[in-house]
Amino acid sequence: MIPNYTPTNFIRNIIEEDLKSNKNGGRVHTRFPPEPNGYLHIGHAKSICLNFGLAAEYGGLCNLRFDDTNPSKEDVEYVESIRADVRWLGFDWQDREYYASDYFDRLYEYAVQLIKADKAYVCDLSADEIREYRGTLTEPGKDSPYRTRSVEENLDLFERMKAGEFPDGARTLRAKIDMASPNLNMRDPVMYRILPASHHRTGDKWCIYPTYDFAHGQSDSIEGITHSICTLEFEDHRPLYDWFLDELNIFHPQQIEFARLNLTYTVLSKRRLLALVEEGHVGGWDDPRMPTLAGIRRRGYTPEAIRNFCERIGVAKRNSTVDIAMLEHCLREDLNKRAPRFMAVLRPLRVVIDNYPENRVEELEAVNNPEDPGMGTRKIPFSRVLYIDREDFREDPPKEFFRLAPGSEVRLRYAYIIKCADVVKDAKTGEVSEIRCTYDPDTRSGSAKSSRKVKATIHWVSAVHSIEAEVRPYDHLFLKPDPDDVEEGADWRSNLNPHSLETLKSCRLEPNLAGATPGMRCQFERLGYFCVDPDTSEGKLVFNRTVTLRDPWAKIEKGQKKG
RNA sequence: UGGGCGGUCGCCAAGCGGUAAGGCCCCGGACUUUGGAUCCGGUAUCGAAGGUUCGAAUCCUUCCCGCCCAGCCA
Repeated sequence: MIPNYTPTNFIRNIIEEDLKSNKNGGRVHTRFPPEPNGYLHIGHAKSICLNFGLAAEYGGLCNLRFDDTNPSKEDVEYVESIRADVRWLGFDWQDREYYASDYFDRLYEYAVQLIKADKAYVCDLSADEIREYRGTLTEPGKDSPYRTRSVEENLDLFERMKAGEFPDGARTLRAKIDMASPNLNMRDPVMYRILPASHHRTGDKWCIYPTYDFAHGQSDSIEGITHSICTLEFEDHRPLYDWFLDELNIFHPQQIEFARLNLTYTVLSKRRLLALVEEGHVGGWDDPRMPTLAGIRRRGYTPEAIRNFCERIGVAKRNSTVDIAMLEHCLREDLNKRAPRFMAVLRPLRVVIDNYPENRVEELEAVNNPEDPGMGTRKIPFSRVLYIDREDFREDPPKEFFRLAPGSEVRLRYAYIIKCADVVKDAKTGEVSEIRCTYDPDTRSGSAKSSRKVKATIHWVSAVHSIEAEVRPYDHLFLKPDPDDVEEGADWRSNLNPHSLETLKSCRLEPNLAGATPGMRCQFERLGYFCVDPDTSEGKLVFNRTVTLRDPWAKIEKGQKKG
């Protein structure tokens, strides 16, 4: 159940009006059109949810179409990851998996059609010359000297471009529109370029490839897309797409632009994500710190949380940056209801209960998920020697610190109330190495006399029964909400968080976690949500921290430190 | 200085002439064997200035600010 947080958005309004006026015979057909030149990220998820979501909502269809018009940058590795990611998010394009390259023959025919109508011409200008002739934002461009070639000559040259008679970049096919247009996209844009590259689908069949601008609108048209939803930067291109569609006189989809997603504490551009991977700032596209769907998935995010997030952030035309806290909130909300709870100690501190019998072991009952009684209970062993988290003990407790400190009492979750009697320190380092406590036998959880209250409850694990694990408590990839907020001369890389990856090797988990397999998600009580990483192997458990729990104490302490 | 698009609470975002939804964050408080969860309560006059109107965030005018466009990338 996804609550309807945003009752509407401007795209839904448009579609509803179109439906009312029976614009496309009541049909709603969208598409998600990625270029297979990188991994999908959370920003793409917004587009995927929008396109597939709208189609589902209005009883329509959504295609998956790869915009593969530039073989020099594309690769099958990417098409496979994209397929997997869309599927993982929970969407199904059935048999409608298309490729712009499926339409290369048709696009070629369209180009010939425009040449015949004297609306396109073969231009011999070099890339540099084209730029010079284009003019500037404030000055009109100049006509190419090749603009007036005859239809016959254009037909012949275009044919020969296709036949591979000319070297890379020697000529282009251009639309004959208006070199003085205030919209630079209308200044005789390139439709075809010579690119002697082997294509991941069409192999060496072609040595000329259509530009995105010449392929996209027509691809939508061919597929009968009614609502062609894209991001803001293509607004200026719409007049061009309209021009092609009108000159070709083919089905005219309606393009609607929305603002792409930006998130605090991360970067979301393909260029930068590629740089993070290639420069080794992260372990790969699926590094759990990456905002890629592959990374987020490995981190432990659920598709439900992401879909819900995409619904809540809404869709509009205003450039905006969503607080990552919103994403984290959606995740916690989902996991709170579903994740089984366990106890885990990340930074172990030995605790000995002096008045607890040496060899005694009790099996204590614990609730698997207080939000869902149906998830049942489990047994946890309790004994004389335990581990608690170092965070939960302070020799010199600050104000408001309710946990363990010399002379103070806390409840051990599902067990007894204990009192700290003594602190043992390492002779050399002076570091606290062990805590000696006493327990109150009358306070066992669930027992009749257990109603005594203490300020805090902490988690623990029985030393001899616990199992070891490695835990990676990830933090944001960047130090600042806006990675571009840098000193003069520095770039976004200078804001990378050096502590985004931490590895804790000697964590202790309750024994019920033995045998956990990669992908398993759970909550470590009081700490956060975690999931088993694929790095896990026989005898070596590895957990990723997906997100922490909300932590008021951390805020209080931070406030105290500031003064 | 050309063209396109935007500017409603700290962050997202509804609203389309009838007197500012919701979510996140934040701050109180209740409850609590997770300082979790849950539950209550609190926080904007709509970029600015004029104008039209009984009435404007919504219409008009002018101005200010931000983003995008000069790839044979998408």
